[in-house]
Amino acid sequence: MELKEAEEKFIAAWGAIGTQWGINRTMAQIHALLLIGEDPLSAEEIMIKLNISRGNVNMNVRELISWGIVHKVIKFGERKEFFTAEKDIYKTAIQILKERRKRELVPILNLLQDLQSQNIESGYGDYFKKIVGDIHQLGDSTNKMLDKMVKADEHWFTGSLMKFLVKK
Amino acid sequence: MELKEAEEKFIAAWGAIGTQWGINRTMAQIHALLLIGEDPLSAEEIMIKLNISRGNVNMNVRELISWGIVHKVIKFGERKEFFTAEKDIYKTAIQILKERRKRELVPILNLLQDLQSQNIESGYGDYFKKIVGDIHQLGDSTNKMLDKMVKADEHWFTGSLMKFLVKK
DNA sequence: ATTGGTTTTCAAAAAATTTTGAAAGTTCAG
DNA sequence: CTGAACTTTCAAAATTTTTTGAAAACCAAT
Repeated sequence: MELKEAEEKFIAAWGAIGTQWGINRTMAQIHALLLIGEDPLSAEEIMIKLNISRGNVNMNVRELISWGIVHKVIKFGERKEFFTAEKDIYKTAIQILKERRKRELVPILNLLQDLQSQNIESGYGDYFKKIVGDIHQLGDSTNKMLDKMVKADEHWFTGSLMKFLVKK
Repeated sequence: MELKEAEEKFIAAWGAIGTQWGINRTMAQIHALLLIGEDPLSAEEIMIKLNISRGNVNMNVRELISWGIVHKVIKFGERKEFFTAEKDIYKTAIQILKERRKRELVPILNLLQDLQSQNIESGYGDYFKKIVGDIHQLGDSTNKMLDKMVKADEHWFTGSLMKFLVKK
Protein backbone atom coordinates (compact mmCIF):
# COMPACT_ATOMS: atom_id res chain seq x y z
CA MET A 1 0.00 0.00 0.00
CA GLU A 2 1.41 3.26 -1.19
CA LEU A 3 1.19 6.64 0.46
CA LYS A 4 -1.18 9.10 -1.13
CA GLU A 5 0.00 12.48 -2.31
CA ALA A 6 -1.28 14.52 0.62
CA GLU A 7 0.21 12.01 3.03
CA GLU A 8 3.60 12.26 1.37
CA LYS A 9 3.47 16.04 1.47
CA PHE A 10 2.62 16.00 5.12
CA ILE A 11 5.41 13.57 5.99
CA ALA A 12 7.96 15.55 4.00
CA ALA A 13 6.93 18.81 5.66
CA TRP A 14 7.04 17.31 9.14
CA GLY A 15 10.53 16.05 8.40
CA ALA A 16 11.69 19.46 7.21
CA ILE A 17 10.27 21.23 10.24
CA GLY A 18 11.88 18.68 12.53
CA THR A 19 15.25 19.40 10.96
CA GLN A 20 14.92 23.11 11.71
CA TRP A 21 14.21 22.27 15.32
CA GLY A 22 17.18 19.98 15.81
CA ILE A 23 15.28 16.72 15.32
CA ASN A 24 16.52 14.38 12.69
CA ARG A 25 14.53 14.20 9.51
CA THR A 26 13.83 10.47 9.67
CA MET A 27 12.68 10.57 13.25
CA ALA A 28 10.20 13.31 12.41
CA GLN A 29 9.01 11.44 9.33
CA ILE A 30 8.42 8.25 11.25
CA HIS A 31 6.44 10.26 13.75
CA ALA A 32 4.37 11.80 10.95
CA LEU A 33 3.74 8.42 9.36
CA LEU A 34 2.51 6.91 12.60
CA LEU A 35 0.46 9.99 13.34
CA ILE A 36 -1.56 9.95 10.15
CA GLY A 37 -2.11 6.23 10.15
CA GLU A 38 -4.95 4.90 12.23
CA ASP A 39 -3.39 1.51 12.85
CA PRO A 40 -0.04 0.62 14.43
CA LEU A 41 2.76 -0.28 12.00
CA SER A 42 5.56 -2.82 12.25
CA ALA A 43 9.21 -1.95 11.71
CA GLU A 44 8.92 -3.75 8.38
CA GLU A 45 6.08 -1.53 7.22
CA ILE A 46 7.87 1.64 8.27
CA MET A 47 10.97 0.51 6.36
CA ILE A 48 8.95 0.02 3.22
CA LYS A 49 6.82 3.13 3.38
CA LEU A 50 9.69 5.49 4.10
CA ASN A 51 12.28 3.50 2.18
CA ILE A 52 14.83 3.38 4.98
CA SER A 53 16.90 0.64 6.56
CA ARG A 54 15.93 -1.62 9.42
CA GLY A 55 18.59 -0.19 11.75
CA ASN A 56 17.45 3.31 11.07
CA VAL A 57 13.85 2.44 11.91
CA ASN A 58 14.87 0.72 15.08
CA MET A 59 17.05 3.57 16.30
CA ASN A 60 14.57 6.34 15.57
CA VAL A 61 11.51 4.51 16.82
CA ARG A 62 13.25 3.91 20.10
CA GLU A 63 14.17 7.56 20.31
CA LEU A 64 10.53 8.51 19.71
CA ILE A 65 9.50 6.14 22.46
CA SER A 66 12.03 7.73 24.81
CA TRP A 67 10.36 11.07 24.05
CA GLY A 68 7.07 9.50 25.08
CA ILE A 69 5.24 10.30 21.85
CA VAL A 70 5.25 6.85 20.25
CA HIS A 71 4.17 3.64 21.90
CA LYS A 72 4.84 -0.02 21.39
CA VAL A 73 1.75 -2.07 20.66
CA ILE A 74 1.66 -5.82 21.09
CA LYS A 75 -0.88 -7.49 18.83
CA PHE A 76 -2.36 -10.67 20.16
CA GLY A 77 -1.08 -13.70 18.33
CA GLU A 78 1.59 -11.71 16.43
CA ARG A 79 5.24 -12.17 17.12
CA LYS A 80 6.45 -8.79 15.97
CA GLU A 81 6.07 -5.42 17.60
CA PHE A 82 3.92 -2.60 16.24
CA PHE A 83 4.20 1.10 16.86
CA THR A 84 1.70 3.90 17.09
CA ALA A 85 1.96 7.62 17.78
CA GLU A 86 0.10 9.38 20.55
CA LYS A 87 -3.00 10.58 18.72
CA ASP A 88 -3.93 13.51 20.92
CA ILE A 89 -1.89 16.27 19.35
CA TYR A 90 -2.11 18.48 22.44
CA LYS A 91 -0.77 15.72 24.61
CA THR A 92 2.00 15.28 22.10
CA ALA A 93 2.89 18.96 22.18
CA ILE A 94 2.89 19.02 25.97
CA GLN A 95 5.02 15.91 26.09
CA ILE A 96 7.61 17.48 23.79
CA LEU A 97 7.69 20.64 25.91
CA LYS A 98 8.13 18.49 28.98
CA GLU A 99 11.05 16.56 27.56
CA ARG A 100 12.82 19.57 26.15
CA ARG A 101 12.43 21.30 29.49
CA LYS A 102 14.03 18.37 31.25
CA ARG A 103 16.77 17.74 28.72
CA GLU A 104 17.74 21.29 27.85
CA LEU A 105 16.32 23.99 30.06
CA VAL A 106 17.06 22.38 33.42
CA PRO A 107 20.75 21.72 32.58
CA ILE A 108 21.28 25.26 31.42
CA LEU A 109 19.65 26.65 34.54
CA ASN A 110 22.08 24.60 36.57
CA LEU A 111 24.99 25.98 34.63
CA LEU A 112 23.79 29.56 35.11
CA GLN A 113 23.46 28.86 38.81
CA ASP A 114 27.08 27.68 38.89
CA LEU A 115 28.30 30.68 36.96
CA GLN A 116 26.54 32.98 39.35
CA SER A 117 28.07 31.43 42.43
CA GLN A 118 31.53 31.52 40.86
CA ASN A 119 30.86 35.13 40.00
CA ILE A 120 30.44 36.20 43.56
CA GLU A 121 34.08 35.94 44.56
CA SER A 122 35.94 36.06 41.26
CA GLY A 123 36.84 39.16 39.36
CA TYR A 124 34.00 39.35 36.87
CA GLY A 125 32.64 42.69 35.92
CA ASP A 126 29.21 43.85 36.88
CA TYR A 127 28.23 43.59 33.28
CA PHE A 128 28.80 39.86 33.00
CA LYS A 129 27.03 39.38 36.32
CA LYS A 130 24.03 41.33 35.11
CA ILE A 131 23.59 39.51 31.85
CA VAL A 132 23.99 36.09 33.46
CA GLY A 133 21.45 37.15 36.06
CA ASP A 134 19.00 38.32 33.40
CA ILE A 135 19.25 35.10 31.45
CA HIS A 136 18.83 33.11 34.60
CA GLN A 137 15.69 35.03 35.41
CA LEU A 138 14.22 34.50 31.96
CA GLY A 139 15.07 30.82 32.19
CA ASP A 140 13.42 30.56 35.58
CA SER A 141 10.26 32.22 34.35
CA THR A 142 10.10 30.00 31.33
CA ASN A 143 10.70 26.99 33.49
CA LYS A 144 7.86 27.90 35.81
CA MET A 145 5.55 28.57 32.93
CA LEU A 146 6.30 25.21 31.33
CA ASP A 147 5.94 23.49 34.64
CA LYS A 148 2.47 24.92 35.03
CA MET A 149 1.50 23.97 31.51
CA VAL A 150 2.83 20.47 31.86
CA LYS A 151 1.17 19.79 35.17
CA ALA A 152 -2.22 20.99 34.03
CA ASP A 153 -4.61 18.72 32.29
CA GLU A 154 -4.40 18.30 28.57
CA HIS A 155 -7.05 20.85 27.71
CA TRP A 156 -5.52 23.63 29.66
CA PHE A 157 -3.29 24.67 26.83
CA THR A 158 -6.23 25.42 24.59
CA GLY A 159 -8.53 26.31 27.43
CA SER A 160 -7.63 29.02 29.90
CA LEU A 161 -4.25 29.89 28.44
CA MET A 162 -5.72 30.52 25.04
CA LYS A 163 -8.59 32.50 26.45
CA PHE A 164 -6.13 34.63 28.33
CA LEU A 165 -3.76 35.12 25.45
CA VAL A 166 -6.12 35.63 22.60
CA LYS A 167 -8.87 37.54 24.34
CA LYS A 168 -9.86 40.98 23.10
CA MET B 1 42.60 39.76 25.94
CA GLU B 2 41.58 36.25 26.76
CA LEU B 3 38.20 34.99 27.81
CA LYS B 4 37.82 34.14 31.44
CA GLU B 5 36.75 30.69 32.53
CA ALA B 6 33.12 31.51 33.29
CA GLU B 7 32.84 33.32 29.97
CA GLU B 8 34.17 30.33 28.09
CA LYS B 9 31.77 28.02 29.89
CA PHE B 10 28.87 30.24 29.04
CA ILE B 11 29.82 30.50 25.38
CA ALA B 12 30.33 26.76 25.08
CA ALA B 13 26.97 26.04 26.71
CA TRP B 14 25.14 28.54 24.54
CA GLY B 15 26.68 26.90 21.48
CA ALA B 16 25.61 23.44 22.63
CA ILE B 17 22.05 24.56 23.30
CA GLY B 18 21.89 26.26 19.94
CA THR B 19 22.87 23.01 18.25
CA GLN B 20 20.00 21.20 19.92
CA TRP B 21 17.63 23.83 18.59
CA GLY B 22 18.81 23.70 15.02
CA ILE B 23 21.08 26.73 15.21
CA ASN B 24 24.65 26.27 14.24
CA ARG B 25 27.16 26.17 17.02
CA THR B 26 29.26 29.06 15.82
CA MET B 27 26.33 31.36 15.31
CA ALA B 28 25.17 30.70 18.86
CA GLN B 29 28.68 31.22 20.19
CA ILE B 30 29.09 34.53 18.43
CA HIS B 31 25.77 35.58 19.91
CA ALA B 32 26.92 34.55 23.37
CA LEU B 33 30.20 36.40 22.97
CA LEU B 34 28.50 39.62 21.95
CA LEU B 35 25.94 39.21 24.69
CA ILE B 36 28.37 39.00 27.57
CA GLY B 37 30.63 41.75 26.30
CA GLU B 38 29.63 45.28 27.10
CA ASP B 39 31.29 46.81 24.05
CA PRO B 40 30.76 46.06 20.38
CA LEU B 41 33.39 43.84 18.75
CA SER B 42 34.88 43.89 15.27
CA ALA B 43 34.98 40.87 12.97
CA GLU B 44 38.70 40.67 13.74
CA GLU B 45 38.10 40.43 17.48
CA ILE B 46 35.43 37.76 17.08
CA MET B 47 37.80 35.73 14.89
CA ILE B 48 40.48 35.83 17.52
CA LYS B 49 38.33 35.20 20.58
CA LEU B 50 36.48 32.26 19.09
CA ASN B 51 39.36 31.10 16.91
CA ILE B 52 37.37 30.91 13.69
CA SER B 53 37.90 32.16 10.17
CA ARG B 54 36.97 35.52 8.73
CA GLY B 55 34.42 34.05 6.33
CA ASN B 56 32.75 32.17 9.12
CA VAL B 57 32.42 35.29 11.23
CA ASN B 58 31.01 37.24 8.33
CA MET B 59 28.45 34.64 7.40
CA ASN B 60 27.19 34.01 10.92
CA VAL B 61 27.14 37.62 12.01
CA ARG B 62 24.99 38.46 9.03
CA GLU B 63 22.66 35.63 9.88
CA LEU B 64 22.36 36.94 13.44
CA ILE B 65 21.57 40.37 12.05
CA SER B 66 18.88 38.88 9.83
CA TRP B 67 17.35 37.40 12.97
CA GLY B 68 17.32 40.89 14.44
CA ILE B 69 19.28 40.00 17.57
CA VAL B 70 22.66 41.48 16.65
CA HIS B 71 23.26 44.98 15.38
CA LYS B 72 25.93 46.71 13.38
CA VAL B 73 27.58 49.58 15.20
CA ILE B 74 29.54 52.26 13.40
CA LYS B 75 32.18 53.85 15.57
CA PHE B 76 32.99 57.41 14.76
CA GLY B 77 36.38 57.75 13.14
CA GLU B 78 36.78 53.98 12.67
CA ARG B 79 36.70 52.39 9.27
CA LYS B 80 35.61 48.92 10.32
CA GLU B 81 32.25 47.73 11.51
CA PHE B 82 31.50 46.59 15.02
CA PHE B 83 28.78 44.31 16.25
CA THR B 84 26.77 44.10 19.40
CA ALA B 85 23.94 41.87 20.61
CA GLU B 86 20.58 43.14 21.76
CA LYS B 87 21.13 43.42 25.48
CA ASP B 88 17.56 43.12 26.66
CA ILE B 89 17.22 39.38 26.95
CA TYR B 90 13.40 39.50 26.86
CA LYS B 91 13.46 41.46 23.65
CA THR B 92 15.86 38.89 22.28
CA ALA B 93 13.59 36.02 23.24
CA ILE B 94 10.55 37.72 21.71
CA GLN B 95 12.49 38.48 18.56
CA ILE B 96 13.48 34.83 18.18
CA LEU B 97 9.87 33.72 18.70
CA LYS B 98 8.78 36.24 16.12
CA GLU B 99 11.26 35.05 13.51
CA ARG B 100 10.59 31.38 14.06
CA ARG B 101 6.89 32.03 13.82
CA LYS B 102 7.38 33.74 10.49
CA ARG B 103 9.91 31.32 9.06
CA GLU B 104 8.46 28.05 10.28
CA LEU B 105 4.99 28.18 11.73
CA VAL B 106 3.36 30.29 9.03
CA PRO B 107 4.62 28.08 6.15
CA ILE B 108 3.39 24.94 7.86
CA LEU B 109 -0.02 26.48 8.49
CA ASN B 110 -0.24 27.24 4.79
CA LEU B 111 0.61 23.67 3.93
CA LEU B 112 -2.02 22.34 6.33
CA GLN B 113 -4.53 24.67 4.75
CA ASP B 114 -3.68 23.24 1.33
CA LEU B 115 -3.92 19.69 2.55
CA GLN B 116 -7.32 20.37 4.02
CA SER B 117 -8.74 21.83 0.83
CA GLN B 118 -7.36 18.92 -1.21
CA ASN B 119 -8.92 16.63 1.35
CA ILE B 120 -12.41 17.80 0.72
CA GLU B 121 -12.89 16.20 -2.66
CA SER B 122 -10.24 13.46 -2.74
CA GLY B 123 -10.57 10.08 -1.22
CA TYR B 124 -8.84 10.56 2.08
CA GLY B 125 -10.19 8.77 5.09
CA ASP B 126 -11.84 10.57 7.94
CA TYR B 127 -8.88 9.70 10.04
CA PHE B 128 -6.39 11.64 7.97
CA LYS B 129 -8.80 14.56 7.83
CA LYS B 130 -9.21 14.58 11.57
CA ILE B 131 -5.53 14.54 12.39
CA VAL B 132 -4.68 17.25 9.87
CA GLY B 133 -7.53 19.31 11.29
CA ASP B 134 -6.27 18.83 14.84
CA ILE B 135 -2.75 19.85 13.95
CA HIS B 136 -4.04 22.85 12.09
CA GLN B 137 -6.02 23.91 15.10
CA LEU B 138 -3.04 23.57 17.42
CA GLY B 139 -0.94 25.54 14.96
CA ASP B 140 -3.54 28.26 14.77
CA SER B 141 -3.77 28.56 18.53
CA THR B 142 -0.01 28.71 18.86
CA ASN B 143 0.15 31.28 16.13
CA LYS B 144 -2.40 33.50 17.83
CA MET B 145 -0.65 33.16 21.13
CA LEU B 146 2.71 34.13 19.66
CA ASP B 147 1.14 36.99 17.80
CA LYS B 148 -0.23 38.35 21.02
CA MET B 149 3.09 37.94 22.80
CA VAL B 150 5.03 39.55 19.99
CA LYS B 151 2.76 42.53 19.66
CA ALA B 152 2.72 43.29 23.34
CA ASP B 153 5.39 45.40 24.90
CA GLU B 154 8.55 43.80 26.09
CA HIS B 155 7.55 43.44 29.72
CA TRP B 156 4.34 41.66 29.01
CA PHE B 157 6.04 38.31 28.89
CA THR B 158 7.25 38.59 32.45
CA GLY B 159 4.41 40.76 33.58
CA SER B 160 0.85 39.62 33.09
CA LEU B 161 1.63 36.32 31.42
CA MET B 162 3.84 35.23 34.26
CA LYS B 163 1.36 36.40 36.84
CA PHE B 164 -1.29 34.40 35.10
CA LEU B 165 0.79 31.32 34.72
CA VAL B 166 2.52 31.13 38.02
CA LYS B 167 -0.25 32.38 40.28
CA LYS B 168 -1.55 30.12 43.06
C1' DA C 1 18.80 -27.20 23.13
C1' DT C 2 17.60 -25.97 18.40
C1' DT C 3 15.27 -23.30 15.11
C1' DG C 4 13.48 -19.39 12.84
C1' DG C 5 11.48 -15.04 13.34
C1' DT C 6 12.55 -10.75 15.21
C1' DT C 7 15.14 -6.87 17.35
C1' DT C 8 19.49 -4.64 18.43
C1' DT C 9 24.11 -3.17 17.71
C1' DC C 10 27.70 -0.71 15.65
C1' DA C 11 31.62 -0.01 12.39
C1' DA C 12 31.90 1.70 8.06
C1' DA C 13 29.79 4.47 4.25
C1' DA C 14 27.07 8.19 2.76
C1' DA C 15 25.07 12.53 3.22
C1' DA C 16 24.54 16.96 5.11
C1' DT C 17 26.40 20.79 7.28
C1' DT C 18 29.90 23.83 8.55
C1' DT C 19 34.33 26.00 8.00
C1' DT C 20 38.19 27.69 5.63
C1' DG C 21 40.85 31.00 3.14
C1' DA C 22 42.15 33.06 -0.94
C1' DA C 23 40.34 35.91 -4.43
C1' DA C 24 37.06 39.29 -5.75
C1' DG C 25 34.48 43.16 -4.43
C1' DT C 26 33.66 47.48 -2.02
C1' DT C 27 34.64 51.80 0.13
C1' DC C 28 36.78 55.93 0.96
C1' DA C 29 40.74 59.09 2.26
C1' DG C 30 44.21 61.35 0.08
C1' DC D 1 42.08 58.06 -9.68
C1' DT D 2 44.80 54.90 -6.46
C1' DG D 3 45.68 52.00 -2.94
C1' DA D 4 44.97 50.42 1.60
C1' DA D 5 41.49 48.85 4.73
C1' DC D 6 37.90 46.24 5.09
C1' DT D 7 33.89 43.01 3.68
C1' DT D 8 31.89 39.46 0.90
C1' DT D 9 31.84 35.29 -1.78
C1' DC D 10 32.16 30.55 -2.66
C1' DA D 11 34.51 26.17 -4.09
C1' DA D 12 36.90 22.92 -1.75
C1' DA D 13 38.11 20.72 2.72
C1' DA D 14 36.91 19.36 7.22
C1' DT D 15 33.70 17.97 10.40
C1' DT D 16 29.47 16.26 12.10
C1' DT D 17 25.42 13.73 11.62
C1' DT D 18 22.81 10.21 9.72
C1' DT D 19 22.17 5.87 7.46
C1' DT D 20 23.22 1.33 6.16
C1' DG D 21 23.33 -3.58 6.58
C1' DA D 22 25.42 -7.62 8.16
C1' DA D 23 26.33 -9.92 12.33
C1' DA D 24 25.10 -10.74 17.01
C1' DA D 25 21.71 -11.17 20.40
C1' DC D 26 17.27 -12.28 21.80
C1' DC D 27 13.26 -15.06 22.49
C1' DA D 28 9.31 -18.05 22.03
C1' DA D 29 7.77 -22.43 20.31
C1' DT D 30 8.84 -26.96 19.59
